[in-house]
Amino acid sequence: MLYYITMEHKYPFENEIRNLGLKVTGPRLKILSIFEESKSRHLSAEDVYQALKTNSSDVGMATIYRALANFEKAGILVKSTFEDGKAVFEINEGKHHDHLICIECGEVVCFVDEEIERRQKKIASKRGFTLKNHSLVLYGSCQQCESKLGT
Amino acid sequence: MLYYITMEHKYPFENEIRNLGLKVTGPRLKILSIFEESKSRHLSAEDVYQALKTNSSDVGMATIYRALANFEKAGILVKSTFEDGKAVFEINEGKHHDHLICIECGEVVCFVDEEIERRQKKIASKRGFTLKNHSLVLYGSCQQCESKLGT
DNA sequence: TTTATTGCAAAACCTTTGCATGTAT
DNA sequence: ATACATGCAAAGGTTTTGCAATAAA
Repeated sequence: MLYYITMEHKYPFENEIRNLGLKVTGPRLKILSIFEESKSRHLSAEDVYQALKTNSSDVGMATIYRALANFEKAGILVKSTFEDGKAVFEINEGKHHDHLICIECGEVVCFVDEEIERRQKKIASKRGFTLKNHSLVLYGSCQQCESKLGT
Repeated sequence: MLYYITMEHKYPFENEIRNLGLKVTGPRLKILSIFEESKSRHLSAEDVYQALKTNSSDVGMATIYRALANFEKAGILVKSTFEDGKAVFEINEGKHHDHLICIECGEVVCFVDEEIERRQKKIASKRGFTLKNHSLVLYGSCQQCESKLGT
């Protein structure tokens, strides 16, 4: 791989990867670039796989799963598991948020509610728990889908 | 199956099953009785399978999954999917609640917070969504596990 | 050169389904 | 008698792993 010699800043995550003590490889750069270029913020392993295939830059599924797991551990990506059992990943922008999902069309909207965050901490500590993490997902139907349903 | 003739009220869910238009069968009664007798409120399909095996009342996994799905659809059980991808079921006591889980020992605590419930509705409607459902799980470590970790 | 990474195929998981057998009604 | 339920084994879908080939450092 010569990218890092000939075009130092083509790949924005190059330094991040290197800082993780991981080698800067084609598959890793490609996977991250999919997240940057994709219209949908939330991608499953399969989504990444298909996007790369479309790009005619095939990467094996095993590599994708391994890369996603690495990037998550390193904090470059954040993983969420929805009720269908599938995991989706998104770029970690540092701001924590939760998700609102349309059960009809799959649209995903992010939100943050400070009051909910506060109350979660309170609930945990009242029960003697040290809160490490949480998962809040709202399921409903978006305006469009709701009106279609009514028809 | 003679239970319903000879011992009408041995199985408390007999009527519920019948009211669903389902046949009152041994496996169905046994599965529900596991939920009643079990110390842990939340059981996975595997948990039920093992409990029945211990009881020397073996029931096939397929039957368990089918029964759990039926009971959920009918509102006798409530299903939750945690981040490990496993689904757990619990008896539906009518009161909605969320879960607080110890990531060390697996302890599950139920809670309800009306303010969080209200804000969820608000968040959804502000974005044009009709809220159907939600999943809130807090992950942390309980007092005991936290102090063990410190050691 | 040395060590990490990839890709493939196989396995691991949890869950669902087809089908012949068995059971409730 | 009839329709429904069961059990087994096979298949589904997602994710993980072993291992030989390959690429980064």
